[in-house]
Amino acid sequence: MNFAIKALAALAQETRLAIFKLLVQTGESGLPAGQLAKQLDIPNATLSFHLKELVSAQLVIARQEGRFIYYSANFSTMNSLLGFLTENCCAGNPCSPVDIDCDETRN
Amino acid sequence: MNFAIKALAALAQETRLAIFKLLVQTGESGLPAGQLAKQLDIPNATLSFHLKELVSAQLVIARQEGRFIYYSANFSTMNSLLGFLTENCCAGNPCSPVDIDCDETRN
DNA sequence: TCCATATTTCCAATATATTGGAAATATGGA
DNA sequence: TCCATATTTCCAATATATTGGAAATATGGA
Repeated sequence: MNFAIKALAALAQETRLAIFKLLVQTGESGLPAGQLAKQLDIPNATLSFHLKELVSAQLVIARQEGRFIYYSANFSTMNSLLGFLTENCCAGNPCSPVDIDCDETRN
Repeated sequence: MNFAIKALAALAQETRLAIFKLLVQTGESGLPAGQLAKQLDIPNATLSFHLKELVSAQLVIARQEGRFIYYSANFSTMNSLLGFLTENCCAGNPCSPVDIDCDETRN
């Protein structure tokens, strides 16, 4: 299956989008599953299910560290997704500027 | 519901992504439902169902023209979606450049 | 008004996704 | 080895999405 469809489907769900958002804000280091469950108030089993989806879509990376499993956002996939969508938005015709400035601070 | 979740869900489906892609390539003028059905080889009822999803997600605009209903991509929503995803990708931390250049020709 | 064509709605069958409790598994430390 | 803790897997209930044929609706032209 198209990687983009998988990624879009992974993000098109409230709980998973919240997980991903939090992981993006957290940065490279990521968070252990328990932390995610606590901060987002999601039952363990449910969180585990959604994390599996995100990992399978390659939007999230899991790494074991002792008894904990740390999850972190995979920025590379996210950028590929943005690239894909941009092509599908702009391909063949002008489209208004998207205004991306990752280096600037946002409020 | 969050507009982004709706838009992501709308695009996270093979048939709908194909419809949207074709409409983007077609540009402002759009295509009548019959044309879409023929070009993508989708049964009328199925196409109608997916178009409804896309319109409801505001990714596609419908306009009646005589006996035909023309469907066209809504670039404005698509750009909002890209903006939303970019924020959620970059928010609070550096992320690699997304390389968007809508004005350039792509192959 | 009547017909042909475009498109949608209805509907029922089917497939896929989501939820969360309980049990299973894995790990580090004592 | 044994225990406590972290996390996943299992599973069954439930909700949502997808499919496409047939019938319904809408429109322009004769």
